[in-house]
Amino acid sequence: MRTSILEAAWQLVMQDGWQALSIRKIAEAIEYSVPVIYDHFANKEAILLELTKQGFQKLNKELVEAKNEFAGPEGQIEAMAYAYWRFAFEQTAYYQVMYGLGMPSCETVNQINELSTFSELILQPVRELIARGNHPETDPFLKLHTFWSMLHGLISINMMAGNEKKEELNQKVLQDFISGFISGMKG
Amino acid sequence: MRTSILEAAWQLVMQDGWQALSIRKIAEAIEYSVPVIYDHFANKEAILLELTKQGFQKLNKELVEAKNEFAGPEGQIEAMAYAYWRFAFEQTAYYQVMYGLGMPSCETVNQINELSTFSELILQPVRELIARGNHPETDPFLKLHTFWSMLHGLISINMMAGNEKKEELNQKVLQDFISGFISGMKG
DNA sequence: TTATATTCCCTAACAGTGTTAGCAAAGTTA
DNA sequence: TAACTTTGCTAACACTGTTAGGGAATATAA
Repeated sequence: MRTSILEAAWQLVMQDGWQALSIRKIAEAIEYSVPVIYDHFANKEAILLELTKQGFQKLNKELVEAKNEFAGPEGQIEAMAYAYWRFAFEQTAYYQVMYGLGMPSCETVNQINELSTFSELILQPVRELIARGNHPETDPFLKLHTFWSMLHGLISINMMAGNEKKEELNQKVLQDFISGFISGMKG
Repeated sequence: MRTSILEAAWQLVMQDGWQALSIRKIAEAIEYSVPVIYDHFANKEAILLELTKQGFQKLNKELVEAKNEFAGPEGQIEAMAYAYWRFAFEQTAYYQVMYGLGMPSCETVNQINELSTFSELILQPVRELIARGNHPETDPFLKLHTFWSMLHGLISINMMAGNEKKEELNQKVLQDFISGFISGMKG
């Protein structure tokens, strides 16, 4: 039941976007009455929270796979950046709910993203790169945060309405940033 | 009338956030009935659009002032970055509606932000810096976009729920990024 | 001055939202 | 058979954005 609610919700989101998602539509889709939904989820936000968790799991999977394709820190960082970018645009709905874009924000939802999976995965190659470079005193958290912010900013701006045509530019910006980021840590 | 509607709307937003803004509350605040609002604005989005425009005007003013305090491109870029950052956190409500954070997104609203004022202001010092540096073939649009994305990403992430304590870190990241950005263009 | 417009503003409703109280039927246990 | 638990429903509450239609006051025209 829980899963069929989540599946119905997800299908509705894929069809018409987050704005169109409502408890009544979910109820109709699973062919139950509205209060049944509330037997399995405290409220609408709890449903979004669950989908958000799914999103983070999927993103994490993509990042791990991308990382595992390379042995060295440069390759790993680059691959993860592209994987992150790809996830945002291939799984836009997930990215939106994960980062509160394009829908009423859910405070509890946003509390998850605490760097969470992302930081663990990327911190290690960043550390390695810094250690090998000419400025080993560099703060890896600082660099990690820069990396994540840049990625998220680029994606957010690219996702905004009216920016569809700039994807080309943004891809170049991404390339430029990644190479600059990596060479910047080497010193 | 138009202005008093906007003022009432703004006051409501400042009090209880974007989520709490409703046509009925605006009507109550200006002591008129609901349809009067629709004599002056096509719909709720039109009101948000107007407030968004106000936000961009204010931001632009801040950026111009910051820029005018310095003569050289380094100082100008740095000052504008800090002004942008300050605006986002001192005028959070404006920043949120301007960039569709923390509220139902309004597609028409987001179409404004096309870099708009920002690009004009920052492109010139970026060009100057590149021309003076060791890589004059560098694309200034690329750098401008990197700059803006980074700023926006940092701000977005900092604004997310649960990240209040990381402001310190993010300030450091901002400093680190600005200096890296400027020295990166010099070559 | 009277008749016609125009302007201004309201009540009431429509269609939708999240959420919940309370009830009825069905199944389970004693 | 009687009591209890589970399951699901109808109907409502309190909101949301939006609009149709009317009533009263004012301004214009005859």
